[in-house]
Amino acid sequence: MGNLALEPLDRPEGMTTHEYAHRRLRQAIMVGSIRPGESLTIRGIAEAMESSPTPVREALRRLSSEGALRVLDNRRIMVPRMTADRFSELVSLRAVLEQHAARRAVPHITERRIDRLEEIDRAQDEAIARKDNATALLLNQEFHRTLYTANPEQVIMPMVESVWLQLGPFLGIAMEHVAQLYFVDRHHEAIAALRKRDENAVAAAIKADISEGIGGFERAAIENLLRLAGQ
Amino acid sequence: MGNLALEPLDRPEGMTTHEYAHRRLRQAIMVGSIRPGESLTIRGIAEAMESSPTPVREALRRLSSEGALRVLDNRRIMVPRMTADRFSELVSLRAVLEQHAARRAVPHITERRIDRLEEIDRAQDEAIARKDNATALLLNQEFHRTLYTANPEQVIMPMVESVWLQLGPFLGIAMEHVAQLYFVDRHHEAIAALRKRDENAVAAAIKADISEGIGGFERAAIENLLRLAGQ
DNA sequence: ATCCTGAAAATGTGATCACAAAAATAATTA
DNA sequence: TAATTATTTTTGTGATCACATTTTCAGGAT
Repeated sequence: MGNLALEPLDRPEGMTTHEYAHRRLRQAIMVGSIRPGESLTIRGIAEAMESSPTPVREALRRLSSEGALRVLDNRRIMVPRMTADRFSELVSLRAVLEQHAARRAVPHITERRIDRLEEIDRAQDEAIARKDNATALLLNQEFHRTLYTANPEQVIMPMVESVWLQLGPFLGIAMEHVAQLYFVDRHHEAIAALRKRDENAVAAAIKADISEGIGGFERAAIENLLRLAGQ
Repeated sequence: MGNLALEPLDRPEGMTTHEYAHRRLRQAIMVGSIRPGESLTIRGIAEAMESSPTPVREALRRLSSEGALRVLDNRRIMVPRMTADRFSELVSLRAVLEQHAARRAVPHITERRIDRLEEIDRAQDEAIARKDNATALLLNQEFHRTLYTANPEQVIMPMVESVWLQLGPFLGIAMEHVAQLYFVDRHHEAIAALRKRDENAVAAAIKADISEGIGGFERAAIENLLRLAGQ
């Protein structure tokens, strides 16, 4: 198991070991630094982060419940392989889920939060300008998360994150084989709609952002990319 | 922790202990036989099913990732309390999610599977007729699951099940305080639409089934029910 | 060379133990 | 009697160990 993939992370005081392991693995998967098909061993991870099998196993179980990992019949654990079909399924689900999340957020949004969204968007534009894909990706996620969590009753966010998590490994592949991820940015449109509290317009902007962004990959391009990556 | 709530379950050969614990707890929560707010202890559960803390902890972690359980700051684990707001959020999410799942299933549906759906629906009608709420509930879930899993690429089903799981405890309360759960049955309508491969009609039937079924509870009724149950 | 076979190493699983934190109970004080 | 403190019990957590299964690999047979 590549130790490079598992970069150490800040560990706030009081955080349990299994929680730390979960966050670290999650992050690695989310940004696509673990190869799909690569199988993870409990002991390997435990050693890599200087702990023991017990908490690592708990972290892996959680991640498999979140769809980030798959448990094989051999009981071996791996990052699921991406297919064109699965990709299409994930993207369409993402669109539906996030449109809904956006709609339900609108009644709770404050001007204060919209300002914060603008700020995040500016930072993302800067990251894109200096071709810092990883940061741009993270800021894009933060934009969406900041919007949806305006709704205080959170049942959707974990599912949205689950979809992101499942899409992560593909992004890793894409970043490797495509020189520059091109970001579509319908965020300005979303912000304008938010200022007017126009649910339909917000939902439309989010839908466009997704379907022209990650959803913009043509099926043929996906298959090509996956073939190149040896999936 | 009430041992009554944890009825023994079939344990197929080769099933691991943590998997068995997960299924058993999941089932108990799904049908609402564990009180919201009731806190679960690892050792208590381990003793109740004659195993040890390790696998039980793994099961609990999975269930908390599935939204079925909540981990408090004390690290105590409990079934989350229901509120009117959360309920509304869950029901609207359920409608969106399942409409989408139904749409994506239509292209893959076979006559054979539609026959099976009819059969399940008949069985459910019988269960309703003899006022067997628990069985009717389970058969209703099986109807929906059988429809959605026509799509071979399954990324939505775990999320649908997560919503069911989160609604489960409320159903337990409802069954206790309402003499008879009244089931709305738009299944015939869905089946007819499926025969015609009419995606929009299928989605409409599912939406109606949900919003007139569990979604039919008025907000005032919910609040009343929750107050009665001491939530 | 290719396929089989058996030994060795690696791996997942679950029980047990020690430790620290939290909760419950008993004892003490105002 | 009520509030506070001290003690005991309960509980979550994580490391370690033993066992069974799987994987890996070396050596031999066809």
